[in-house]
Formats: sequence, C-alpha cells, structure tokens
Amino acid sequence: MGIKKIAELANVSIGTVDRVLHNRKGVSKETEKRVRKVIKEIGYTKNTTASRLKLASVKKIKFAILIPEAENKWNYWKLPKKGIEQAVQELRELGVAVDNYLFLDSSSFNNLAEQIFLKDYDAIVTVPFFKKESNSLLKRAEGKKIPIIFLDTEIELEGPACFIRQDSHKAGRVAGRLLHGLVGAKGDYFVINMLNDRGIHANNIQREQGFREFFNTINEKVTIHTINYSLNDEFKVTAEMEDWFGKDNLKGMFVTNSKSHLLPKILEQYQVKNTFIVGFDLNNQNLEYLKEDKINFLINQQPKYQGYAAIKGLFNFITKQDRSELNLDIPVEIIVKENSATL
Amino acid sequence: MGIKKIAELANVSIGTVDRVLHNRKGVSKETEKRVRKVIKEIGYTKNTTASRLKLASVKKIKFAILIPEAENKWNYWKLPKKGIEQAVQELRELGVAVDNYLFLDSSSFNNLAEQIFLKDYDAIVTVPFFKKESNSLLKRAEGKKIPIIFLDTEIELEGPACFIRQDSHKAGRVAGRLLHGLVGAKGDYFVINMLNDRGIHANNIQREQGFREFFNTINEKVTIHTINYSLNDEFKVTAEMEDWFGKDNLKGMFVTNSKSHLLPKILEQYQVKNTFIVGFDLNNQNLEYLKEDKINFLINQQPKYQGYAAIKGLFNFITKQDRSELNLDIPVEIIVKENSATL
DNA sequence: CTGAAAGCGCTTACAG
DNA sequence: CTGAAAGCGCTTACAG
Repeated sequence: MGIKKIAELANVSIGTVDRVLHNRKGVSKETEKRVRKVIKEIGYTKNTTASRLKLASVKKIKFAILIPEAENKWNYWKLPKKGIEQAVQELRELGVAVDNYLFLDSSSFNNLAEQIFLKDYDAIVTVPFFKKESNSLLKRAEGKKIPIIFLDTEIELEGPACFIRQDSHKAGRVAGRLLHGLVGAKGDYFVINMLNDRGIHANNIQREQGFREFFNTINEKVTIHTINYSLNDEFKVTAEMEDWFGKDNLKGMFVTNSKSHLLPKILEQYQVKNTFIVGFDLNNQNLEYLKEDKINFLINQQPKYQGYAAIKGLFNFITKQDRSELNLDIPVEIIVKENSATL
Repeated sequence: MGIKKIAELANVSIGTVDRVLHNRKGVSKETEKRVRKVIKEIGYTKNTTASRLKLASVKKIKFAILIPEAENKWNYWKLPKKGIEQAVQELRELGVAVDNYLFLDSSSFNNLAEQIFLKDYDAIVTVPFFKKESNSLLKRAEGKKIPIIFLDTEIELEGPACFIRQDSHKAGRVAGRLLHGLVGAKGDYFVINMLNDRGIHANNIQREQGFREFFNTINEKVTIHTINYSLNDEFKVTAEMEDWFGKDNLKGMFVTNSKSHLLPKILEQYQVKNTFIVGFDLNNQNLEYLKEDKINFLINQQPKYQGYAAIKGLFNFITKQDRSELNLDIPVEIIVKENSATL
C-alpha cells in the first residue's frame, strides 16, 4: 500500500513516485499522469511515521514560541509552556523541537520577533497582546508562508489568523448564568475589571460584554455596576460603591481576570455581606478561596492544553496539510469546590 | 543515540544490543553487563516510532473491544466507540487494530469473552456491567497477562483492575453543590433513580451517595427524598409524592442517569412548580431541555474521550511499559446552556 | 526526465 | 553466544 506498490503498478521507480507525491518538477506529463492515476486507485495515504523517521534526523521541524516571561507576575504563562513542552516531548522522536522567546513588554516582543525571523522556523506560536505588533508579526509570517497560531485571546487582526483560545463572550455568558442562579433577579451585579500595566485586556472586555449579553438574553432587567480597579493602586471604595455595597440584597461579583482572590479580603474589610463571586483561572490563591467557599465558581480556560494543542495542531498541519487543528475553541470549563481537584 | 551507538561503544553488534534491550536470552553475562553499562551511560531511550514502523507490518497490536451494542436503547455507547475509532485511526500506521464485540446482556457478554480468548489479543477494553462476569474476565486476562481496561463505571473486583471513568461520588457531590446553589436550605431535594433492565446501576448508587455526602459536608439538614422509577412502567405519582410535590417551596431534582429529559414532561403533567433539575450526559433530548431552561445543569462524563484514552493508554503501556495512562479519573464537566455547544 | 542506492532506528530471521 | 544482512515506508543525494 506504499510508494513501492505505486511504483510497481505505474512501472516507475519509487524516486519518481516521490517526485509526484511532493509535486517536485522533473517528471514528464505522461509519467505523472500515470502515477497519479495509480495513487488515486489504490487510495494511497502517506505514512507520516515512516516519513518523519527519516526526516527527524535530516530536517527537524522547529517552532518558535514567543510568549510572556513567566515570572511571578505572569505565573499563568508557565501553563501553556508546560503544555508545549509535553507536546514536544511526545513528538521529539519525530524530529520536533522548539525555541522559547520570552517577552516582557511590546518592545521586547518586537525584538524577539526580529530574532525569530533571522532563523528559519517552520511555525510560530505566540500571543496577541499587542495589536500593532501582532499585526506586523502576522504580516511577516504570511509573507514567508510560516504558519502562526495565537494563543489565549482572540483579537481582530488585519488578515486571517489562527487562534486557540476560549470564546470570551461565551465565558462571560456562562458567568452570567452561574451568578444569576445564585443571586436571582433581585440582586445587584458587579463586573470587576482589575487593570494591569497594559490597561484592560481584550478578553476581559469581551467577558464583560458576554456577561451583560446573558442578562439581555434572558430578558431580565438587573442592575450591573462596573468597577475598574487598578492593581497598582490601593482599592478605593468610593462613596458610590459604599451605597451599592450597603444594600441588604444579594450581590453577584464577576471578576473578569485571574485575580478574583483579591476580592474576598476586600469585601471582608468593607464588611460587604451576601456576596457571590465568579472568577477565572485555577491559580493556587483562587483555588484556596474556592475551597473556603469564598469564591463560588471559577472558569478554567485550560491554558496547558492550549499550548499542547498548538504544537500538535501545527505538527499535523506541517506533516499532513491538515488545517483542522489550527483553530480551537476551548470549552468553558466550570469549576466548583467539588470538581476542582482530579486526584 | 540509538542502538548503533550502543553497539559501537560496547563493541558488539546491534543484534546483541537488541537482545539485551529485550531481555532475550543468549547473551553472556559479561557482554550483557558491558552493554547495560553503555545503555545507562548514554541514557538510551527506545525510539518507539522506529520500532513500530518495522513491527506494524509483522506484528500488529490488536485490541478486543467488548462493549454494549449501541442500538437506540444504549445510544450512549456510540460515543466511547467513536473515541476508540479515532485513536485507532491515529495509531493505524503504527500497526494498531481493533475488533469490536458488542454484547446485549450478561450471557452474550460471556459468549463474546469466550471468543476473545480464542484469539490472541494484546489488550481488552470493556465495561464492568456484570460483576460476576467481569471478575471472571479479569481473572482470565490476568492469567494470560493481557492488560484490560474497564470503562464507564468503577466497581469493586476481586483483584486490581484499571478503570477509565468518572468518579461517581464526586459527580454526585458536584450535583449537590449545583442544586444547593439554586434551591438553598429551605427547599426539598429529590434523587431520581430511573431503573433499567439491570436494576439500579452501580454508578447511579454512587452518585446518590455523593449527593447526600455533599449536604452532610456542608452541615445542612435538608430533606432528600429518593424516588426509584422503572423505565418499563408508567411513572406513578404516589400519594406520598403528591404531598412532596404539593409544597410551595423550591425543589431540586437530581436525576442519577442520562434520562433527565423524561422529567420535565412529567413535572409539567403533575403541575409541579419551582423545580430545578441536574442530570447526566449530553444526549440530544437532554440538550434540548437544557436550551429551553427546563434542565439547569448537565454533567458530562466525556464518553468519547474515555474510549480514546483507553486505546492511547494501552498503546503506551504495550509499547513503552508506561502504566500511567491505564487509569484515568475523568473530570466532572459541568454544562449549562451557554457552554453546551462548542461552535 | 528517471532510476538505483543508501539510510532513518529498530526488528527479525538466518548463519555460524 | 554472536554477527551480518534484509527490511519496515519514506527521503535524499547522486548518477546518468
């Protein structure tokens, strides 16, 4: 069922079959036609394993990974990196290798992108944190026909791009559903955007939109306050917020980023009662509060899997022209205390 | 880094290296020692791909799949089967193949098991529906040193066994958490076990236990009624149940199997109000009611993935002696209307 | 434009 | 007890 069989049936050498299969030139029209016919007839599909066995030693597949430096501040980014490492481990004997380029801000992002294009990578995995810079990266990759996958967040770019990320609108709607179940129609709702250095993150905006969308969809007029709080300053409870918090009804708090663990302390400090919290991401601090029943739901975006899937998807694209795994909508995983640990 | 290098360093032929690597006899103590030393020194790990490339044509890995016939009644079983097929597809070029044996009841289970042992399979994937029969299967597999994985449900067997399934206690606790969030301390709770031909299923019992456990853990004394309802008869609302349903409070209904879609109709018919439902499995009927807000939460046990993981796990065990994927605790996936479809 | 040969890392029969 | 050779399915120089 392999190229040998094709060669035999088409009365050519396996070298010629290989030329046809790879659309290399140097084959006469007639021979090519004959070979293609046989290929079709026997329903040939390439044995990727055998192919990679040879290529693993002569032509590695190299990926450039351009993601945030995972210090304490962006601890989160250890997870996609882990997933990437796992995928590489699985594919190592098939000749896959990665180089990590870890950025700190938009300028180091740019510098590293520059370095990446000096070498010949087969694909790039990155993160669309900086719109302008992402666009320029996308353009250059397109020009060099290097496939590129963006993780974590989907933003609009000038040209089609591949994303492996959770649908943040959807995540926001799910959060709406969950909080509404606990708080009901008579409560007050709060969307809490904790800003970081780069201001408000694209997917945090989308999460808030989705959250509000949910209440529109179920056609319930509830009060939703937005609180934007900068991580750099102290949290200041304004007079307006004191009014909101002072009410005796139930309160639903939707924290649009991974910092929901900052909330319980603050709420305690200001003696705000009857609150329910939905946040994002399974960092240790969040999980701690989930266990203490001070956070009610966490939404997981499977960061490790995102990294894993990116490498696998790119590998399948490069080796089998299979585009189907270049885009991925990560399910909105709902975590409560009871399903938070898989023993 | 391969056997060639080892052979060179140990001053033997690759044939001898191979003998040592596979613990085959016919190697002198001294040679073996020398070879093992080199193997250790260079930190050799087998290239599974290369190994399988050769073996794929001379010695296939064959799995016997012994699962329920997926007619309409057990439609669910199409899903693990699909996952199995996907894994086999991915591993086909490495020489993996499966035969399906589909049973209808305990006697056909036994007959098919008999047939399986007449052939030489490298592993078995099955389902522990029938305790006695599962034990005898496990025993025979043990005797022949054939690895075996049980899907879907964990039951106690006479001897250690591998399970890829969701922790049903945990799933029950999650259900408790979810319903409690909607219904609170003042409501009534109902556990609804819909019996089938085989009586009440092991994991349905465990789900009920987990559910009750949750309320013990949070130390809240709520009323939990158990309703056992046979699928074969009409649903009869007893006088006692009329009392329960007639109360004006909120009611939480936990359906321990995949038939939660039968409930909304019945509740409507008996004009039971203020009910919230948590059920299992993403069949079309359940999803339909989820979309209509008549079922509030569904718990998914990722049946397709269970099948997929079983094949992959067995493959990694057989080819790399890696036992780590033979047991798997499937996460308790919480599904609401908003995250039910991944577009 | 085409073919024959060597090789990827491992496995298997065969010869001695 | 040990080695040399052929082969898994594909790829790559090299020769003509």
